[in-house]
Amino acid sequence: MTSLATNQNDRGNLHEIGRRERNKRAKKARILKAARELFDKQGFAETTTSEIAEAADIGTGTLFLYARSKEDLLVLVFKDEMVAAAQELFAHLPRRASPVTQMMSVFKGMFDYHSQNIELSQILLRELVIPSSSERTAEIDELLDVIRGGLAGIARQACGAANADPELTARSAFAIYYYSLISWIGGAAQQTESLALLRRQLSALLGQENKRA
Amino acid sequence: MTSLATNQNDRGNLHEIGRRERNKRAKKARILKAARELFDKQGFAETTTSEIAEAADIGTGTLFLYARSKEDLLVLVFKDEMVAAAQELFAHLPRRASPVTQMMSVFKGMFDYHSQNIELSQILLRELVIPSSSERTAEIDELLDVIRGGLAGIARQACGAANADPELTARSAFAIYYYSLISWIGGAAQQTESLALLRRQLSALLGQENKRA
DNA sequence: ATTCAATAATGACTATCATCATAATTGACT
DNA sequence: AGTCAATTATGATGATAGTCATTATTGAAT
Repeated sequence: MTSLATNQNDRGNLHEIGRRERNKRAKKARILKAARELFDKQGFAETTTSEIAEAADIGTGTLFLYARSKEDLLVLVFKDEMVAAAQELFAHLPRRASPVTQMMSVFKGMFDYHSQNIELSQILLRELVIPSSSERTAEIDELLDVIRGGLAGIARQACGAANADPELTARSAFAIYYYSLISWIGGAAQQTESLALLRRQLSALLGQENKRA
Repeated sequence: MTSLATNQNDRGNLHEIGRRERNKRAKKARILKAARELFDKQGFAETTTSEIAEAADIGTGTLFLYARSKEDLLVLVFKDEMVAAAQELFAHLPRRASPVTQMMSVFKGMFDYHSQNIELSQILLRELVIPSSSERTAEIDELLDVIRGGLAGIARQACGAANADPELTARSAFAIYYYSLISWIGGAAQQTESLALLRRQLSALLGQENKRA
C-alpha cells in the first residue's frame, strides 16, 4: 500500500486497538447490519449468505469467519437487541403491582417483541434452545442471565421472608415462560392462550390466591 | 397429496386396504428403518438423504414425499419409540414414593433415553421445540400429551383435595423438565446439575418440605 | 378389457451453504 | 526500509438437500 504518510505514529498511545482490530469490528458491524436488513426485508430463507456478503462488501467466505452458519448469524444479529429489550422491560415494571403482574408485563413484552417477525423468531429460538455452535454459549447465557436475574429480583420481593429460594423460583418462572413462548412460536398454541396459561401457572408458582370462577 | 397422516383409505370400505396403501406403509417402514440404522451408525450429519433412499430402495425424491426434510425425518423415526419409552416409564412408577420422586423417575428415564445419542437428541429436540413442518404437529402433540397426561396423574394424587389444578401443575412440571432437558442437551449444563435443579424445582412446585442441608 | 383421473414415484437438476487452499494484510522487530 | 510470522480475507469449489417435470401405478367405472 502506498502513502498514509507513514502514520505509524499512532502506535505511541495505545497498543490495544490496532488497525487490525478496528477493521474486524467494522467488518462485523457491516455484516450484522446487512444481515439484519436483508432478513427483515426478504425473510431468512430467501436471503442467501452471498447476498449478505455482497451487501456487507466482503467475500463470501469471510462471512463464516464471523458466524459459524447462517443460523448462528441470526443469534449475533439479535442478541444485543434482545438483551436491551429485556433490560428495558425490567426497568419499567408496573409499580406496586403483584409479582405475577410484574412478571407478566415482562413476558408480554417479550411476546410482543417476537411478534415482529415470527419466522425469524422461530429460527432464533431453535438456536437459543440448542445452539449449533458452542461458541455462542456465552452470548446466549448473557441473555438468559438478564431475564433470570430480573425474575429473581421480582421473586425476592415476592417471597419476602418466606421459605422459597428466589433464584430457584426465578428459574421455574423462566422455564414456564420459555415453554409458553415455544408453544406459541412453534405453532402449538395461540398467543393469547399461551399467555393466559402462563399467568395462571405463575400465580400458582408464586403462591398467590388463585381466584377461580 | 397432503393426505392426512395415517389416514385410512375412506374411499373404499373399511376392510379394503388397497395395494396402494399397503405399498405406502411398507415403503415408509423401510425408510424409517434405513434412516434409523444409518443415523445410529454414522450420525445425522454424516448420513445423506441419498444414502437413506438407497438403503430403503427408493428414489431420492421419494424420501421427501414421506418427510419434509432430513430433520423432519428424525421426528418420524423417533416419535413412536419416545412415546413408548414415556409410557413405559409411567407404567412402572416407584410405588408409594412421593410425587416428586415419581416424577423424577420419569424424567431421569427420559434423560437416560436421550443419553444414548446426544447428537440425534439435539436435532430431535430442535424439531420438537419448533417443528419445521406444521404437518408434524399432531405427532409431537401426541408425545407431549402422553407426558403431560402422566404428570397430571401424579399431580392429582399429589394435590389430593388441595387447591391446585393438577393439569396446570402438570404443565408447569413439564415446562421445568423441558427446560432442564434443553439446558443439558443444549450444552449449557451438566446432566447431574440439571437433574439436581429439576428435583429442587419440583419439590418447590409440589409444595413438599424442602430438606436443605 | 379398457379408460382415465388421481395418486405416487422417480432421478436429473438447481440452489446454496460452508470449506479450504491461496493470497493479502498487519504489526513487531531489526 | 526490510523481514517475517501471525492473522485475516478471499472466491472457486464441493457436497448435498430438496424440487419438479415426467413417468408409472392404481383402482373405480364402464
